[in-house]
Amino acid sequence: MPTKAQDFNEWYNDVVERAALTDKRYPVKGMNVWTGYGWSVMARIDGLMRREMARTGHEEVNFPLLIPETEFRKEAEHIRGFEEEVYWVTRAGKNELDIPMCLRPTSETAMYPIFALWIRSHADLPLKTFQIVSTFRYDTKQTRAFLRVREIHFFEAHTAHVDAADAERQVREDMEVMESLGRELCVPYLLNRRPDWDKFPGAHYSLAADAWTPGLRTLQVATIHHYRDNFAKAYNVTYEAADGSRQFVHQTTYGMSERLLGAVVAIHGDDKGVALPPAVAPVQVVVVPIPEKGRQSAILDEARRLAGELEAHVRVKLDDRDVRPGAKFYEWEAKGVPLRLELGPRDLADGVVTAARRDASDRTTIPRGDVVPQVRDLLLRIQKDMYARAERDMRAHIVDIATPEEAREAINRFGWCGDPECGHRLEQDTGMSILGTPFEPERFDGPCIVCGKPATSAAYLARTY
RNA sequence: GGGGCUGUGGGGUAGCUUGGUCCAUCCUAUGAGCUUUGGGAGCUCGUGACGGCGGUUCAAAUCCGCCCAGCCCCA
Repeated sequence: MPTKAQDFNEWYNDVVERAALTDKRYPVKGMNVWTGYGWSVMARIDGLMRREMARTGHEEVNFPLLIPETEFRKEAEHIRGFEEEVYWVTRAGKNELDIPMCLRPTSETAMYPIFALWIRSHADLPLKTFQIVSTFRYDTKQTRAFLRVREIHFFEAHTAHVDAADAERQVREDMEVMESLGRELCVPYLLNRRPDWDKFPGAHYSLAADAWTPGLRTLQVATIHHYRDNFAKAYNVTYEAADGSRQFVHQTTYGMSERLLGAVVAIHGDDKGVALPPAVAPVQVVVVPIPEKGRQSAILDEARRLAGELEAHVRVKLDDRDVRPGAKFYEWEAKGVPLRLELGPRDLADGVVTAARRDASDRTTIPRGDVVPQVRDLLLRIQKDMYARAERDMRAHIVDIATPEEAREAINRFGWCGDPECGHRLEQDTGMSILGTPFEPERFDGPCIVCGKPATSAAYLARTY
């Protein structure tokens, strides 16, 4: 089996399979089976999103999968952006459909005609909704579990506001939510404003969270779009203002997917397998008894007590299978369980348990009577340390470049005059993509890397997934 | 859209060129039992595959055709 350093791509495929996060044998390209374990991790991630949406006053909704072609075609730019990758349903039974329907590649065109009915006055605003559903995109590139799929497990928040400024406030709120999710998933990222040629089809502007992966590419893990009234005009989403006038709403969306899980795997996995942050690990602590001839039941009983004590505080699992301890160690490491507690004759004699962190290689002992608080503390530390290490790694891969020739497999920071011509030229010459300009403005003293005129901003360039 | 390649137990593979020595090799997985347990134990007995359909032939995993599925390259 290839190591992460030797061949990241092979390693990634192998590791998601060994951890049993997915079953790739489903015979349709880009559509894999969620296994019980993989789904339980994803469900935890979804759970974090639901918690954040509740906190910020969003309502969960669920719109139909099929969108009539007539609705889909109303926003011209949007169509152009997705035309090449939508699936069409054109027949039902033996009959051709009068109006073909597409499988949603995203749900703007399904939702907004209904938003037009829901929203009548300024009192109905802001409207803040989200849904977590499958979306479909006929991606033509090489597919890859969680990172590039054709059936996407998609979180999409859709909001409507009285004006651009209120929509802008929503964007800020989404950024806060993203910050909190990034911490819990231990996925640091750069927040970039995409160049105009790369914004979401139909958007006024697009922000993206770009994470750094050991595949030496960045991975877009979330997008936040400000639509202004572009879609409102196409779908006639209006409200009656306080002064009696009729106004178009301003809208935003916020999208994320199982790519977040892919990012966790890519960033934190190692040659032993995946490593899950405590916040999303279905099993946070696994208790492995180490039996001894003649004392099997005494040791197992004590392990049971230990797991029982922890149950009220953390997600704990007692592994009492009749398998040798070493085999269990390997298995739970592959699955990414953050903390392992071993309980054997030696521990019993010393009144301790042995703790092994997934994200480190050393073992420590914990006094038996102090287990609950120390385990909780350890999980918190693992959470923090995993984030910190990932962030250090990302920062270490940000490099300033002064000429296109210097661009390498990293996050290249450069000066840009902002002219699309220069941008396209740079992408062409390097074969990389411009991620855009940092949302929090970063000064860059120096000339544009292409034309030599004064740079108006720092920008980022990298290979992307 | 054009071109190329691949398909063998749950996973990974040998065999295919030159048909027979293959009721198909090895690793892994998996069931039962004994035994063992502080880093993937061992032993015994089991389980499990030639993508599908048709053709050539005395004989097909192997050759041919079509279909299905997957991969790669080009536009």
